[in-house]
Amino acid sequence: MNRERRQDNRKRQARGELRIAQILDAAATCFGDVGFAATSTNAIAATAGISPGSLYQFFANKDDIARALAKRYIRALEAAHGEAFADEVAKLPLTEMLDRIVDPIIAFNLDHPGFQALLADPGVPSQVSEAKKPLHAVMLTRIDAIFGVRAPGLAPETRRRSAEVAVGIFAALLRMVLAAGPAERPALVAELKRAVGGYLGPMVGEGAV
Amino acid sequence: MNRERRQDNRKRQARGELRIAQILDAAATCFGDVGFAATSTNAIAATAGISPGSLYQFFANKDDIARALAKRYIRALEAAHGEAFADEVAKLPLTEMLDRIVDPIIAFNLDHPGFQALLADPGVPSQVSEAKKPLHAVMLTRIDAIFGVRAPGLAPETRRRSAEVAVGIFAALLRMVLAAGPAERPALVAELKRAVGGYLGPMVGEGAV
Amino acid sequence: MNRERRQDNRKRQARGELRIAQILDAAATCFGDVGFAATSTNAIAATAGISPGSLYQFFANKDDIARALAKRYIRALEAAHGEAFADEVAKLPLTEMLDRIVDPIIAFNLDHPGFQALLADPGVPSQVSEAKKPLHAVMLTRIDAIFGVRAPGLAPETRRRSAEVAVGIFAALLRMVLAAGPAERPALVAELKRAVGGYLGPMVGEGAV
Amino acid sequence: MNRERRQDNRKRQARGELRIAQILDAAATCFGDVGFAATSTNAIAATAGISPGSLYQFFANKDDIARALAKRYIRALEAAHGEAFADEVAKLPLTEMLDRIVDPIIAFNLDHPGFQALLADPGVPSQVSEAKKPLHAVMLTRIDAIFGVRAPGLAPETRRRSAEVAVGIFAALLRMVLAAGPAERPALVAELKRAVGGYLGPMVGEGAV
DNA sequence: TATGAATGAGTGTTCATTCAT
DNA sequence: TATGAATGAACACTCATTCAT
Repeated sequence: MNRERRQDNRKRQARGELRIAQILDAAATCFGDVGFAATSTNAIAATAGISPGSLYQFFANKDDIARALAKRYIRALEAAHGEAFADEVAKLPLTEMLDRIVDPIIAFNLDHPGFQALLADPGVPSQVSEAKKPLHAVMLTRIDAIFGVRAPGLAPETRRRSAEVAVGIFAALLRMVLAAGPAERPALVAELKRAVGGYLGPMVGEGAV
Repeated sequence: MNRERRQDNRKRQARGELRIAQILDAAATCFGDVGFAATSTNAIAATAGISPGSLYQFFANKDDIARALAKRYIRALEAAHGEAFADEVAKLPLTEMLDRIVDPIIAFNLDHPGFQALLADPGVPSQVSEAKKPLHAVMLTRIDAIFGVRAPGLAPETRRRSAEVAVGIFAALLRMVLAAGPAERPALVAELKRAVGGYLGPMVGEGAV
Repeated sequence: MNRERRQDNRKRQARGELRIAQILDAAATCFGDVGFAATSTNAIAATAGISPGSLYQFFANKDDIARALAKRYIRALEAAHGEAFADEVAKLPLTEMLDRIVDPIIAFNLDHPGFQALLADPGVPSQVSEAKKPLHAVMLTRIDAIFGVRAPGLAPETRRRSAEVAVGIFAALLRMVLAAGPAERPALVAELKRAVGGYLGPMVGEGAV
Repeated sequence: MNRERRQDNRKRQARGELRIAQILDAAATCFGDVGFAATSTNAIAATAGISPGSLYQFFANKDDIARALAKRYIRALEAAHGEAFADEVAKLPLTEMLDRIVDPIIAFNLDHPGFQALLADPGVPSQVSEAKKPLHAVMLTRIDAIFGVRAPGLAPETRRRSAEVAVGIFAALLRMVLAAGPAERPALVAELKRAVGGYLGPMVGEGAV
């Protein structure tokens, strides 16, 4: 009986994980379609094929869903493209580095439609979902790591601010890229790289490190 | 009596104009505080100190308010800083040009809190208020004019795309600037200029034209 | 000065009459277009080319306008087609009598689009505008007069009830006639006559009196 | 557990059905009291003893409620008095036929106060709720069936028009009957039959078929 | 655990009427 | 007399969340 219960637990947990995954998938779809604010929890439930009440068995509220989704994105990002941010990459010539960093993220976003919706938009100061912070923080950290490798002399304050700015530019242009049709996408991605490269270049140098 | 009536009309019209101004001020405040979507018409009315119904004496709907506010911003911008976009300015060395263009817009935004809320955000493609287009268009036109002076050889398609990207960068960083406290603002403005300059530089050259 | 004032009064009154006519015309148009309930007082004012406030200089409320319009219709009906209800007509053979009565009313309605909107609809018991009663009463009286000539022996109660029913039939079919396109109208008018004639015939006889 | 859940579902569904019935009852009451247009969804909710939001758990909008109510009426009518429209009835002498058809409908209407409110009123052409069409269509079909049995030679166009007219007469007088107090009702019902009979008689004959 | 019914304050908007001028 | 701004309750409908089962 002991074993049975443990098995039950495992099954239940497995079922729970499944449900959670289901919900997060649904949320990602909705967020990607209409953004976080315009997505209703009922829409998420419907997309997930469950009842609104069930949502709240796993998540305390709408924000909680976003938070979990962000966490999942962070994990997925680290798992799939973590190496892209290894020191080795940070040492490449700037344009090469950007290729190695940007291309996978674009690809990831095309696969994971909700990502950009969970990136903090700079304006709209107050009342913006708490949930947008972690993803933003990850992006920040990554840029910061690059500074650590390529411009270790930068004052911490400057470094932080520049990272914020770089993330801001990246987030804005990422959205443009994703909003664009597939035909215009490559050209926009190139511009994105030029923009980020143009901003970072003077600080981190163009060449290999 | 004829004169009296004319006076009456003028007075009433003046009162109307005043109310409209009042409402637009209130809208600007609200939009600046929480953004366009999260601003309720009742909130605008309350902020303006009038009843919900009175709003609709002057505006057909929420979008109409935004549209009118955008128009007002466009006029104010042209009135106050029109010269900033004269050819003469476009011919200055890049950093000087940016100073002449960016600083007044920042100042304008500090004075007019709703401005950035009426700048189209790139993502969230559909369902975005029509009202956000004109302000975006004005910004685009301005960048385009600079390209016309400094990089007339650019292919039209490239030119349009680059203008869009430049506006996107500018809008994102503008929001960061406005969200920041007064202490950090100057540094952020400098970064904004560096970012836009870094993007435009390769296309329009650093020196005077 | 005495005379002047009297003249002033007359002028003013004339102007007032004009305004009233204007308003009633506008109301007739609106009522004819969308019915009494769906017509807003603002719409009437706009159609009349005056301000909402001015409406209330002449009419206490929406119902009052309907009441006045009904009165006007009654006068116009009496003026234009009063003879149709003379005893002479009532004495004609039934079908002839109906031609003489119905055709002018149809014509009148085509000219005066609001008429049928001010005819009481039987159902929707409570809260129906008081204003719909007078027109209804006039119609009643007319049918009653016919009974007086052609079926003087009818018990008063029966007579009243039958008149109500006849008006009910007429009102319903009148609306169908007016709602129909011009092509189908004549056939519908014929049916209207057949229906009313079919109902009245047994009571008033088919032949001349 | 499987069985339990099935039971749960059944219970819940039963509760849902109950609520739907409750809401439709409330709507019928309100429609009967003040008509469709003048009935507010909040009034329906209040009459049903539920919150405004709950309405929309079961119905997409106000029209949807009317539609469902109309459907219910059609089903109830068919269930309870379907035989009234059997061929057999259509073949009876006219007055008998009318008794067999009209009396049950009157009874039905006294039981179901909203019915007549969902019968299309001829005038007020546009903007009338879609929901009023089905009930009207059912009435039309029934009259049409009678024509099919008793006057099969009628030209289709004439047949349709005559059916429309008959329904128009019936609807108008039905409302009068329902609006009348119980004392006057029988006499009015008799008049209704006389009116419809008087209209149909010449087309379908007075005797048995 | 899962359901879906229930909630109720909130949304943008309308409208008959009043009011200051 | 005429204006048009002002009102505020009402409308149809939404949505994050809770509750009974």
